[in-house]
Amino acid sequence: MAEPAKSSPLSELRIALPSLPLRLQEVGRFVAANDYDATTRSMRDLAAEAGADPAAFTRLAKAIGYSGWDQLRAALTEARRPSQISPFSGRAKSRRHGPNADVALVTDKLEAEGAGLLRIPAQPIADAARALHDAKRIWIAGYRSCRSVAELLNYELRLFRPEQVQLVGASGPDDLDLGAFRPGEAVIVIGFLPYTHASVRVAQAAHRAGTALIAIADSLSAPMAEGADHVLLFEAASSPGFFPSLTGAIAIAQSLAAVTFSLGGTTAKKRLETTEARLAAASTYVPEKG
Amino acid sequence: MAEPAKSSPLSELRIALPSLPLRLQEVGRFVAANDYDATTRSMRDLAAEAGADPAAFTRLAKAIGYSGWDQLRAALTEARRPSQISPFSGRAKSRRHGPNADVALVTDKLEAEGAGLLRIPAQPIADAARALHDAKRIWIAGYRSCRSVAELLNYELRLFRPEQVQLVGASGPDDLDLGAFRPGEAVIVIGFLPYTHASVRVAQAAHRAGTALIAIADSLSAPMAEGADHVLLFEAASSPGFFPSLTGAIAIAQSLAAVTFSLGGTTAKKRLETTEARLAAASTYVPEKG
DNA sequence: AAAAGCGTGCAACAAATGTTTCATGGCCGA
DNA sequence: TCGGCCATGAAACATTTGTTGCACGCTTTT
Repeated sequence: MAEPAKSSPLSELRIALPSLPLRLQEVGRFVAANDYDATTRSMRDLAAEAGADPAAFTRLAKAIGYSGWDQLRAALTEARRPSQISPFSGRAKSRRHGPNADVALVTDKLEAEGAGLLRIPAQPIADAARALHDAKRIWIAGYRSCRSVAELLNYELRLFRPEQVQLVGASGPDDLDLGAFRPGEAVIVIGFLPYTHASVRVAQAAHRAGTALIAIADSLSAPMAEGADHVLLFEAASSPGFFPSLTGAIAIAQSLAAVTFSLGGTTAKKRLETTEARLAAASTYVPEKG
Repeated sequence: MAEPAKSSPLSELRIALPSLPLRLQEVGRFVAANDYDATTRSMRDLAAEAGADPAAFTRLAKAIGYSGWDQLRAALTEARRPSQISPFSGRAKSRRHGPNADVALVTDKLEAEGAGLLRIPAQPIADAARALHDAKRIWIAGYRSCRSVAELLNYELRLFRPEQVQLVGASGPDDLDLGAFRPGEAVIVIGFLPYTHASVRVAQAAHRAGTALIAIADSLSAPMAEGADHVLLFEAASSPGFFPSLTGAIAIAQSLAAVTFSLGGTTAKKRLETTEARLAAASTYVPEKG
């Protein structure tokens, strides 16, 4: 007898299936087809939906080598558990050596980050942009490596809403700004693991002040996401390498700015044109060659 | 306050969290961080692992508007259920107008940028990283929206080469730094159309001083790419929207830092560990929950 | 200082869970 | 046809589940 692929409880089930009594086959097929429900709902519930006897589930479990349904379900649950590091299995890629190791690292990284961008939920960004659009004033906070994201967002938003956008801590200690938060304003906090105290303090102050709080973070359970009206998720750890990835955060920030601008309509457009004209007049830019 | 995203039970939880009693906050955080276990394991089990009273879970559920833990868990379970339709087909680019126009804009943008990343040539990045590795000192320059890229690069490189990396213009007028360029050093300039005078001046000064010049730009014919030893190209205009995209530049910057770090070997690793230890000692970060 | 309110842990409760036992009915070999 | 075997459903079982009432301790209020 060939050794069966014992990796997943589901394959054990599938392999043992044909040699089982008729009724147990039915139940087994049902479990295989509805394994999510199998892990979350009760035996009796499943029995009712499958049109079978509850006892059949216990018997099925024992028939394929488990001590009972509880144990089978536990195995299914573990098999289904979302991996904590990377959602996709491609990470197992063996470390390449040789002269091209560096190039391989780069391509892997870029590939992973490109894929990570596609997994960013879009709806929350659109919602958050509307909140920004409605805000009388916008504060932006980000520390350490997230500072770059904060500054980019600050820069782009100020292009068309110059008087209403401000970086937290730009003109003095953070605390001065924290006390200035008011209802009707919006506060954007950017951060990922490990979270800085400063960013959490900003989020808490924003929440207390009754502002619309937007968190750009790597996890729903990030401390600065607590109490946030909008949480925009990206994958900081999605790519190989040693530093958390900011590509997703930047992409979110730029999308946010783009949609907010779009919501601003002709007013925003006019402001942007004014700003650009001023920059050009100051000859900030190198003139394009005709 | 803006419309809270009430879609998922997790967001409801997050929003209500700050206004909850201390103990319930603990439990709520635990649930948010372990939502998979919350759907699969029993209340008492979770309580034991969270070090809390089982009753707290029931109370948490009631506090955020559910009739009991059972109902909250059911909601979490449904929210987690793998969607019957394919996960990414929702990313259809059909609607260009109407209520979903904003969402469409975001998805299009993310898609385009994700694709843009894959088109970034990897070899020049690896080469540039080697130049950085050999440099006695590294200068980084970026203006306007590129400032964020420059600062990120500065931040990450300083994590493992603190004394040798410096942002141009960080400690006074740019010109002081321009005069300090020396052979054997490396200068990174980031910029895209329209190009700022400042960045071009940095590039020229670097070239004159005989440093290794690395340009991160959107075109081979960018003025700061003239005379550059390494040109790292990305697509600034690849995505819809009104602002040039910085996602590619960020990805390049991070890859550059990663490879440079990798070239640094154990020395770089030790430095990074030292830096991280210092940051942790200064309690910059919020401690991870056990 | 006393009282009122609230948050919290403990313990008892009823309901629901997984399991086992038992009786039934069909199947095959003698 | 009979007798043993096994699959199957129903009911009874001990456990475990989610829930609730109660008492203790803390803070705030009068």
